[in-house]
Amino acid sequence: MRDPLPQLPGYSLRRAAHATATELGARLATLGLRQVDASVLILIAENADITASALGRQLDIQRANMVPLLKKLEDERLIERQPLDGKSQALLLTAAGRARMEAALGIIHAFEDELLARIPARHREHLLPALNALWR
Amino acid sequence: MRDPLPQLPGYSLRRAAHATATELGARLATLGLRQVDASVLILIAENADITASALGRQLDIQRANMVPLLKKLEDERLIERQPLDGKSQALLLTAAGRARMEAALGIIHAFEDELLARIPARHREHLLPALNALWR
DNA sequence: TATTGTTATACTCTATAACTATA
DNA sequence: TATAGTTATAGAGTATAACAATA
Repeated sequence: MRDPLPQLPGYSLRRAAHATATELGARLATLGLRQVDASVLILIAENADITASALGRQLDIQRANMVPLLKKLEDERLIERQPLDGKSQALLLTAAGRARMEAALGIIHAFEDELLARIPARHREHLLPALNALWR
Repeated sequence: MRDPLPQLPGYSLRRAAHATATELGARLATLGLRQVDASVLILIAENADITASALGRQLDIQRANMVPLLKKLEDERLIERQPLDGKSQALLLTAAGRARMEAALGIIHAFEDELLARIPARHREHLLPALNALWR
């Protein structure tokens, strides 16, 4: 079949992101986490007392959609909330949350290594800076 | 804020794909098309008499989800179907479909050029081969 | 037996608007 | 006046199962 689409960076970006997300998602599911859950746990670990709104801004997730996301993590006792003032609340990891986050990081780093290994050596180091130029 | 996520190729891939898809989607919407619609029109143009099933396999879209997609394009008189045998049907572009496809290609190529222009020159040519190594 | 086209459906993710309370 | 957290809801996209008809 003639298929010019893989010659288009935008299309290849779409397909590569979908394929890798499916793969990583399956591995993180063994921890009961989605990619976005792992991202949240990682950011809270690095930024103690961050608020839900600030987290949403950093991850490009709307406030309204943070609610069920954080509720799930709280229900599983992975995060806790503490009032900062009358309207804001600080997020922090529980011990279980930290353990889960570290397990997720292990899966993620192993996966990243595998991804990079698939790329021919001469292209490998260019992927991350090229990607980051597209959205940061 | 400390944010280690952009150092992860898998995460950057996700964010870059989302950002670029949003942007291209807005431009294609001026033609009444989504990215997937444009992909379908392009593939039919390059492969006359392709079937819906073959199209779905190439694009990684399930047969069941091709039904409403093709129905929309047929309702807009962009594609036509002709029976190949008792159970398969050939897809082909109408004149309007070809014109719409060419307009979409114009938008897409202009967008790809812009994307590549955002990438520092020394990384630019490596993006496509690196991406394709991740899913093809 | 495998494949094509189809229907119906469920689930996830995301977007939008609106509301209350507080800074 | 802007921001935080929340509720409710709608839409898009995708996944799954099942079916009839044909190769």
